[in-house]
Amino acid sequence: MLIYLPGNHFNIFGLKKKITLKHIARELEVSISTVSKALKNSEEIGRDTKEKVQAFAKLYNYKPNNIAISLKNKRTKNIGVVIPAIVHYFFTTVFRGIEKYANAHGYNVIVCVSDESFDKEVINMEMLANGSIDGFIMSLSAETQQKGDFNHLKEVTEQGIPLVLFDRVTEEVACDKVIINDTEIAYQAAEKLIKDGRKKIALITTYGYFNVSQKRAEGYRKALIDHGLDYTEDLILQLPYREINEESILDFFDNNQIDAVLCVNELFAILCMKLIQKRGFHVPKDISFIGFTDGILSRYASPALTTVAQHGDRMGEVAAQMLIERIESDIDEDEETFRTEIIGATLIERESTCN
Amino acid sequence: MLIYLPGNHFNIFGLKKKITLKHIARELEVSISTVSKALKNSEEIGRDTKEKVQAFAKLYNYKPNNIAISLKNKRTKNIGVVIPAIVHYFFTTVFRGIEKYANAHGYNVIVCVSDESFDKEVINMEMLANGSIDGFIMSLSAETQQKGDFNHLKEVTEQGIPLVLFDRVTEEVACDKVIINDTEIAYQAAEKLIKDGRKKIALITTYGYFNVSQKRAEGYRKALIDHGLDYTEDLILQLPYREINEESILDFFDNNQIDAVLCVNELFAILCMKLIQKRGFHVPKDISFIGFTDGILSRYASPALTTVAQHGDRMGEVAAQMLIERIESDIDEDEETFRTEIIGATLIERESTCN
DNA sequence: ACATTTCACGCAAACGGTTTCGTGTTGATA
DNA sequence: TATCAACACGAAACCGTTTGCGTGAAATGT
Repeated sequence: MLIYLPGNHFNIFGLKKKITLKHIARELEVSISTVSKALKNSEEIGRDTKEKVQAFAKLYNYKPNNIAISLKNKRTKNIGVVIPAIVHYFFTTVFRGIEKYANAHGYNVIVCVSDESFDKEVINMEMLANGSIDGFIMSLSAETQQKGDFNHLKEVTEQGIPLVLFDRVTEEVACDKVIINDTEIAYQAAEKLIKDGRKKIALITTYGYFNVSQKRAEGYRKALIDHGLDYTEDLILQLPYREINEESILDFFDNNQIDAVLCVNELFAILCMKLIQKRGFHVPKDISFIGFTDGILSRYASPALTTVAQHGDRMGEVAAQMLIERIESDIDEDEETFRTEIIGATLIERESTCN
Repeated sequence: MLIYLPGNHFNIFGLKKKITLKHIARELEVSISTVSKALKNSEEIGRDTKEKVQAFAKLYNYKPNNIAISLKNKRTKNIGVVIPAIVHYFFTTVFRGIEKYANAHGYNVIVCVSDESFDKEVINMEMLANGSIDGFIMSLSAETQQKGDFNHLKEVTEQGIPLVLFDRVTEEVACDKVIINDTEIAYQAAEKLIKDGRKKIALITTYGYFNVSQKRAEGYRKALIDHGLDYTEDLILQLPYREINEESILDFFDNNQIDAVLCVNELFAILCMKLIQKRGFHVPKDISFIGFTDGILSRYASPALTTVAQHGDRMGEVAAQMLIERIESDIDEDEETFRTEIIGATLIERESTCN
């Protein structure tokens, strides 16, 4: 039996265990509901009782149990974030944006990393969908995009759990989305290279069917064609995510007289730039580079990389805002009025292109 | 009234809402407890009933509600991670390790970013401590370290919530810890520079009282002294976290004939290396560099940076393992048998030092 | 002095599970 | 045929809160 005396609510283990309404009620010889109401300053409860209860609660640092409240309200105040990777500049900035907005609005964030795997994505979502979260923010794993299987997303939305997709999205799922204007910004980036007088502009992209890569490729293609340059598959190099064969890159550069490169991420750009420089070429004089993702690598590379800033922070904030609005809009499902928010990407010019 | 017919458990909103034990019980005209037991394959329940219940549950994709289970068992299967920053290579690798281990053991991870702020750290911990998580893994914010106020940590441990500190730890809190052998590895790094014949070895470190920086400085100092080199404050440059004044760095190099640099992080190293190279010096011929944190910058810099790998992944895994063991060891608090696990850091030699 | 408010509080259900214990029915046994 | 164990299931408590409603006592009105 615990005895609650001021300054002494250590139990036999020397622990100040969390106190519950029941404890307060027992100690003050009132009912649990009285305590609950007193703490909420209900008009139903008398002055004296309220003061007594509040003082006691304060003394013992009473804090309501989140889990119990979640069960009662069917609101966890948690949002689930499922992303393909965490050790990745773009995703961490998006996450930072999400966390910032969510926290400011009383929500916590549970992160699961799909590791680009379809199965992990499914498992993680199923775990979280059983009451742990009020909504999802996610970006599709590579495997999911390749597979084209979005049933796990559909199930979640059919259950009435709000979902916001960002960056790597799909049209097959009806939900809110946040993306950047990939095609346009890729067009602008390519156009900048063209205006700098470059004639053989390569595109270095990923393997597989990444939504964003495709859109960027489309912008690149359109820019070349619009400006009367030859668009040929020879100018496009696809690289795997891991275990990049440097030889193949050098071969690619050797076989085409490339004078500018647009890469769909910063890693490819930095890597190629380094190889090319070792080969004796000068950046940007001989070859200029533009990448995507204004990450830490872009800023500190030599030369600093001209790049497309995707504004991940902003993206995360917008995604969180859309999700939380959905969650809190009690008006039963604004039936099919899903929005797609477009974050304007911007080209940041640095040393890897001519001013 | 919902009617449960195969292939039709959509409600009036067109939503396949999650089904509960109560629904199954009502539909099958048995009690809730029977359903619960049947789904657990209890011996108490007859064959027919079990089959009937299980089939129904499968058909309607019944999954128990995590929140209800958490309330019952007083176990959330969530762990709280509080870190100073997320857009930061080292912390993301640690996080990856935590997430990997936790997920493999059925735990989810709630992340809160303290943003190097004491107040945010406190608020985040208080939010999570009210039942949302079973334990904490954290690394102290800069402000907390400066302030030296660890009451929020002590309160948590006094409540019986397990806590594991990593990297930025403090001796003032009794809990499990995971750190690297900072002093020794800094000693080894400095020693390597000395053995390469360097005479004027600088230390570039942070302002303020970072536990790890101090320990690294200590290793550096000891190496110099042990090898008969002059140890002088002139050789130490302290930089702020943000808004680094490049002039002051160049002044520092100009005023001392430095031929090697040990930096307490990779950013400082990359930055200084870049400045020095612009100044016309050759790395590593004129000046060699060693950094801490084997991040993406180190690998892709020119020249690639020799650096101390802190093995964040491993650190995260170990921290998660220690925490989960604590959580699941029902044996009431192995009173004061806290461990401090040391992850062996390793020096990775690359191009910024002579082979 | 009696009827009616008002006040201050407690009861109990609910959220969605788990689990202990009790009980009616059945079949076997003496 | 009376006894009893085995079987199959239900009732209820519990985790910690919230909240609608009921109720005894005091305060008010007539």
